[in-house]
Amino acid sequence: MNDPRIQQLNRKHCVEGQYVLYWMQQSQRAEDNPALEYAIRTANKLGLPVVVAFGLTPDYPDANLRHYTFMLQGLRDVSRKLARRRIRFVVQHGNPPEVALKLGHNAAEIICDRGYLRHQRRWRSDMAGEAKCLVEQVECDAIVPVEVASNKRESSARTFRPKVFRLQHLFLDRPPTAKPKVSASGLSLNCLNLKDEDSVLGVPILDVSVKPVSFFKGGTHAAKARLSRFIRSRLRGYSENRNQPGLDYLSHMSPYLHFGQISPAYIVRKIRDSGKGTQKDRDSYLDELIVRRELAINFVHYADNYDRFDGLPEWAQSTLQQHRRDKRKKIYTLKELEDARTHDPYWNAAMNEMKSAGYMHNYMRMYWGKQILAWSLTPEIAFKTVLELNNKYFIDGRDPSSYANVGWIFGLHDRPWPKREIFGSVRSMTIGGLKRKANPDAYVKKVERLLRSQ
DNA sequence: ATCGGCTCGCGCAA
DNA sequence: TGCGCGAAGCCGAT
Repeated sequence: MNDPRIQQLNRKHCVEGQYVLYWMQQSQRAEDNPALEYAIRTANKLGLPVVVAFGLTPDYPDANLRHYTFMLQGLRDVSRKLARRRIRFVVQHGNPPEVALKLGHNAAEIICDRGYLRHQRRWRSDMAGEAKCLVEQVECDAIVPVEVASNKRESSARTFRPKVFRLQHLFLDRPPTAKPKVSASGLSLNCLNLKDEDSVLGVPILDVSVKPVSFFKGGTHAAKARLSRFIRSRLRGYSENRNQPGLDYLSHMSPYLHFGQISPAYIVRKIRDSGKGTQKDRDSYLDELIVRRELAINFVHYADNYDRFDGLPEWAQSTLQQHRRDKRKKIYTLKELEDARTHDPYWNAAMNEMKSAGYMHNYMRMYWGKQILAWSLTPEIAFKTVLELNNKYFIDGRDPSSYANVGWIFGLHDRPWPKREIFGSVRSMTIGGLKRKANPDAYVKKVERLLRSQ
């Protein structure tokens, strides 16, 4: 049986080479990584060593020092873990597909992992087109490979849920580990010294406008520790409390998932087998991890314009257009928003949490975005503002989930609701609703504590 | 505190 | 063709 997670990206063959190359880019982890284990098995079959390579580009779209610092912490974990397994790891500065091609020049075969955003797809197809040897891609990011789950853009979680739920069981097992049979120690390959932060990140064009955060430490080790803590103390009551922004019923897995530092299948197994919380708690968490996360992947995969206003559903675009001239009570500039200087203390707290933690409580993300729609001159400007702030400050920004979450503010994967000013039939959220359903004053206190501790 | 109405497109049953 | 239903909506009536 062919594994649908493995795809050939070109029609070339294995060639004479010194090693099998695993070009690691999206899934930055040395365990629970199907591409890595597949590369080792392939190398063993060919009687060759395996080399793992990572291309570090200083101008990754929308990335700044906050993201790079988190990523570097994770790469150090990868480096340690691979060294313990006696697998060669090479990190080089450069455009990732070019790094892969350069190292791939001496490879018998290239294996890569999978990413869904426009540039990630282009990187892989460019590389596969130019490589002299066979290139195979292994799904390590989605649990159910995107085209196996559905062959089209899904309109909502309701239509996607049964499809992904039916198939997930086929893809949840831990990938069998393999031991490399041939050592790569004789190969002479340049590698950045990951311990030397200045030489790795001190590249002039790297955007240093946003500071690293202390709230999150990157890497597989930190991710697993955080997950255990969540399961131990916050899974029970999750379903009831997750929309209370003053509380901390969150797993905080999304930054780690964004960089591939933890495997989604690993999280599913841990939650499922934990015996903690009620069935409802576990189901509600897994619905977010599996259905919502993979619906976002479905969206960016099938909608070429996933990062634009015209990628929204027709009904949402037209209702927002019909209300584009509605009177706004307030209109804030990007600068005023970014400085958290609005009349709304709850909104300001959310903006401050975003800036200093690199994170925002899920419920507040919705409220925060809906208010930007209400306070912008046009829905298109609001869309740009929400996306820009999202990608600049969130460690988990620039992810398929970011684009789906931003879209949701403007009606994506949602249904119409009674017409209101500005929003039309897009779902609105108000300060009254926030006070009614949540305890925003507790949230403001939480953020104040966070700011003091910085 | 809880309930119904608001509104559109999808997928399924008929 | 009809019908039920949907990630966290709002508001006003009871």
